[in-house]
Amino acid sequence: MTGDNKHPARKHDTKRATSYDAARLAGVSQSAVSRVFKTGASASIKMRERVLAAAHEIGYRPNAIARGLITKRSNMVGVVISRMTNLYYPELIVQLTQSFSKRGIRVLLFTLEHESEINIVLEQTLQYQVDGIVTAAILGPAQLDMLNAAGIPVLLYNRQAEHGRATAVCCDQEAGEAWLVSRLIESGHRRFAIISGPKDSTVSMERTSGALRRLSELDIDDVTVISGDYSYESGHRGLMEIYELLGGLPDAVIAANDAMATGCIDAAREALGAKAPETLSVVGFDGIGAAEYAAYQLTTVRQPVARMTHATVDMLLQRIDNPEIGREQRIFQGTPVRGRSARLAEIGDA
Amino acid sequence: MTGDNKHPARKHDTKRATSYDAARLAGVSQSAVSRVFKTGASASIKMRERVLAAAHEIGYRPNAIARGLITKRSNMVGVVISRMTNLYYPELIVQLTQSFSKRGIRVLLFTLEHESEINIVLEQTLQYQVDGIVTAAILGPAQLDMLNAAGIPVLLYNRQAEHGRATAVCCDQEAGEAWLVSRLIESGHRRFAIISGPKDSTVSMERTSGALRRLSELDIDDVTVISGDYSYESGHRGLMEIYELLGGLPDAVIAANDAMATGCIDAAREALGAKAPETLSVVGFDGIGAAEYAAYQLTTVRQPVARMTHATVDMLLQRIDNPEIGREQRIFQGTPVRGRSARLAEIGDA
DNA sequence: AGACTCGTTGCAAACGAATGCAAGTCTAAG
DNA sequence: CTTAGACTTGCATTCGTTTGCAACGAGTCT
Repeated sequence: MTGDNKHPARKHDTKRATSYDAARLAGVSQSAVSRVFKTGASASIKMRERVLAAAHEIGYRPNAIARGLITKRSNMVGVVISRMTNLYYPELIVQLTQSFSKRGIRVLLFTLEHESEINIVLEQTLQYQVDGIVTAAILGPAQLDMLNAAGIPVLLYNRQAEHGRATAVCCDQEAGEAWLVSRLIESGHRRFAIISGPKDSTVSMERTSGALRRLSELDIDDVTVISGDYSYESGHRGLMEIYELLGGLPDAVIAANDAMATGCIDAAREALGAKAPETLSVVGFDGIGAAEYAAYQLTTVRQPVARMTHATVDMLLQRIDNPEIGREQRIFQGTPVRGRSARLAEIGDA
Repeated sequence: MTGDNKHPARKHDTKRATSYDAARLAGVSQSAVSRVFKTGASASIKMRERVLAAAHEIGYRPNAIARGLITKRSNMVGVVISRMTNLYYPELIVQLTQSFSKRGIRVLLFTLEHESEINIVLEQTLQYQVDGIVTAAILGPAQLDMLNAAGIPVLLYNRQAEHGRATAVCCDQEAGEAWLVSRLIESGHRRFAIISGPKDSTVSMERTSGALRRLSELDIDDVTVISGDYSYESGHRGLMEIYELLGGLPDAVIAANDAMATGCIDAAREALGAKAPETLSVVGFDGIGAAEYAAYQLTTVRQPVARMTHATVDMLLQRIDNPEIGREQRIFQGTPVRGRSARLAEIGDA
């Protein structure tokens, strides 16, 4: 812009203070400074004070990048999230960031606009020398192999790799759906429709197949299944579609997540003049905040996000410290939420 | 654990491939490898191919950390978000991450559980040599000075520093509230109540004072103001509190954000048997997804998040490339959303 | 007093890549 | 055939830390 600048990408004119600067000012060696800033290293009180004073005076701050280079530990983990339409991820991100933060780990966040970006994103993540990766995106065997070859621990969140080929933390989608179905059946519902999530979502597949299996066990095999995309709007559209297909409403709609369930309830109320739970029972999954709004009070299964993120952080850190550790899957049971969007009998709760 | 391991924090046994490894295999110098991976550097096609092949064979990936050390550019920005109760931030995070990503910048995410953590978090951010910081947290003059001294560009999101002491991107909260108030008044509302956000939120302060100012201009000075915390529940509680204070319902409730507005609507419906907009008008602010749910259809002002994040990324990157550039504030006008939660006359729309 | 700890401190060699400089290669013009 | 010019390429230095090694000094025990 200015034109007369020979170095277009000019650095800050005030060079950042280094450990050498601090050392010179304190009259000690550079390694001494390093040791003062490393907890547990040997340094006399006197020196520590002198160095700290000098550091403060010139605004010295240890350079985590340089440290990472030599220690081969960046203290950063990559968090890769795929589709954000699912209202449930934001909460996850926040909780993860805070949990990692408490353990002294920083989070490098990546979001996928399209699933196809996964390879590029993974590549970038690795270039940044993250110590580990937690991902709630769809990872194929190819990606798993690549990460494995790179020797970097991965934790799959709500994704299972076939044959337990990876470490994972999941919510038991199938059991959750089974609970919902069981309650609905024992409360007299017979005609069911399912609004599943996107076809490429493993979570959606598990939920749908979990529901179908339980329905089948209870001798109900004629179920309408249509697919949405996890969004409120698609839940809305979904119910309309079901209504057309069936020429009327089913007894109950099982939505693959809460957002679609709310859309579904609103569609019933607005477009079809039906109310949940009186005319139609609607159940969701996830237990997002909006599910509790008085206007919905969803019957759903809440994922134990706090416990799951805690486990995620624990397991990943464990594997970072000890890469040789074997694989492990931790499956959490969701919490049934009775709610008021489905007509449930008073009996059994578990 | 194993006990016989002399180096407890053992590194990956498979050392990561370096540019030297790739160079040796390709029979070229290390600098050649470096040049191949730097776009725009001179390298013959033949060498490029050889190097790329070698790199692929041994799984070499440029080390972004090492690169950052020498170039003094980490290509990372820190994103600091304070309270996440505000349902509007998750969307922001995702959009920011994606915008930065498109410009080749990675996002290091920090979330504040308590405002008091800000100094520690800032310190950490700086240690990681981020090229810039965007923050939607509360920054005092002290923090601003410190970041300034460190020579790192900062962009305030929806926060203004006094005397324009920082670069910022904001939504015009006051103008938005003024629009809402004007519409309400011209539609016959006279008795108002306000549910503000947390007392330490500048956004809430601006919104509340914006509404009060406009009300005052229109000769309404007797307004009940109570404060919530941006959450759905606090909106619910807020309305109850107002009801008690007033011994009845006002004509309109102005909530400082959409989440509280929805809580408010539900409280009216559930606890007080009042409906919006028939018995009570309720307006919010932000334009979050849930605001459009059929059960609410909030009258609100939508923040132009996409344009704002775009501006955020642009301005920050600009300042990173040219630190000498002067300060700038960009104020965006929100989009009025007529909705159906307030009883508005048919007239004027702008 | 001598031998032996043990906690401090400095020296110097990494870590993995970028880059100015100079030498080398190739092409094309004279 | 010579030579200027434009590309390529390698050498060696640099970025800001950490850390093994060795030297040093002050106690402590005999």
